[in-house]
Amino acid sequence: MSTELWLAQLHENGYRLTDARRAVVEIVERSARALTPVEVYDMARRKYRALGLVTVYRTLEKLEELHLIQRVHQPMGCQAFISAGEGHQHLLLCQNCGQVAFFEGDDLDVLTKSIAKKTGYQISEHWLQLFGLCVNCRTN
Amino acid sequence: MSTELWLAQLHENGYRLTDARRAVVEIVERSARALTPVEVYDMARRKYRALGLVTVYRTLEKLEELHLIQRVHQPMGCQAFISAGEGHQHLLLCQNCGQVAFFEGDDLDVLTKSIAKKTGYQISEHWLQLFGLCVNCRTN
DNA sequence: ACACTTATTGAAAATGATTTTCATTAACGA
DNA sequence: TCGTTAATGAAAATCATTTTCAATAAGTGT
Ligand SMILES: [Mn+2]
Ligand SMILES: [Mn+2]
Ligand SMILES: [Zn+2]
Ligand SMILES: [Zn+2]
Repeated sequence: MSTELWLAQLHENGYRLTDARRAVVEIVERSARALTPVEVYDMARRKYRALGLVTVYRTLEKLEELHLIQRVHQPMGCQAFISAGEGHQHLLLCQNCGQVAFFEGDDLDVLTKSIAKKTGYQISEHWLQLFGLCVNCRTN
Repeated sequence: MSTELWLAQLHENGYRLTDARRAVVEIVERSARALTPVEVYDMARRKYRALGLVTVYRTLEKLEELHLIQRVHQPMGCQAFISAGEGHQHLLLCQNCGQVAFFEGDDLDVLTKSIAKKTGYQISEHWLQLFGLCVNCRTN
C-alpha cells in the first residue's frame, strides 16, 4: 500500500519510475526485517528477473537519501536497510530472526543534560537500539 | 602506562610479545578517538617500520577478543576501534574531531520494561551512543 | 648462551563487497 | 509519436579484508 507512496516520493523528486525500482521498493517496503543489498537483489529478482545488483545499490542509495529507509547497525554487520520509522523512533531487534519493531517515547533529556554538564560536550544526537527476542522466537 | 597492562593481558592469554604487537597496542591504547585499521597501521609504522597491515588486523582481532578494545559504529563507517570502557559504559562522540568520552549511569530499565510490555519482546541488551561537539570543537 | 618448538610475521594472492564505466534502453514531457 | 536524457545491466575497476605460505623469532627448557 505504502509502496505507492514511496514510488510517488521518488517521482516527485525527479526520479523515473522503472520496473527495477518498483521491484526493489516493493521488497524493502514490505520487509519486517533489515535486508542487505544482496538479499534485496535475490528477493526482488523474483519479481523482475532482469534486475541488476548495481541497480539495487543505486536504488537503496536514493531511498536512504529520501529518508524512506535507514541503515541498521548490528553486531554482525551494518550493511542492512529497513523502512524508516516516522518521526523520532528507535529500533528493537530480535537477535534470533531479525524482526524489527519500532518504538518511541524514550526520554533521554535528563541523561544527556547531565552528561553534557559533566563532559562539557554539546550533545545534539543520540543512537539507541534495543536487542532481544520477539514473541515468536521467545516461545518456540 | 596501561600499555603494559594490555601487553600483560596478551601474554597471560598465551600470545607472544612482539614488536609488531607492541607498536599496535601503544597506538590504540593511547588514542582518544576511534581508529581504523589503516590509521593504526600508518601510526604504528612510525614506531615499527616493518609492520604489516595484516598484523594490524590480526592484533585488533585479539584485542577485541580480550575486550581491551571495542568497535565504534558511526554514520560514516563502522570499522573503527577504541580502547574499551570498564564495566557498563557508553560512548559520546565529537562529530567534528572524533574525540571519544565514556559515560555511565544511564538507566533504561523503566523504558525497556515499558517497551517489553508493549511489544512482547524479551529485551536483553541495548546500544546507546551520544553525538555532539567536544569542548574544543565547540568553542573554536 | 644455545637449541628447539611453534606462534607470528609480512608479502602476495585470493576473496568479497561496492563503485565506476559505458553502450544500450526506455521513461516521460513536449 | 518523438527527442532528450535518466536509468539500466554487464563488465571492469577499485577497495577492504582474509587466506596462504615460507621465513623468522618468542618463549621455554637445557
Ligand atoms: Mn530517542
Ligand atoms: Mn546502558
Ligand atoms: Zn524473532
Ligand atoms: Zn571535537
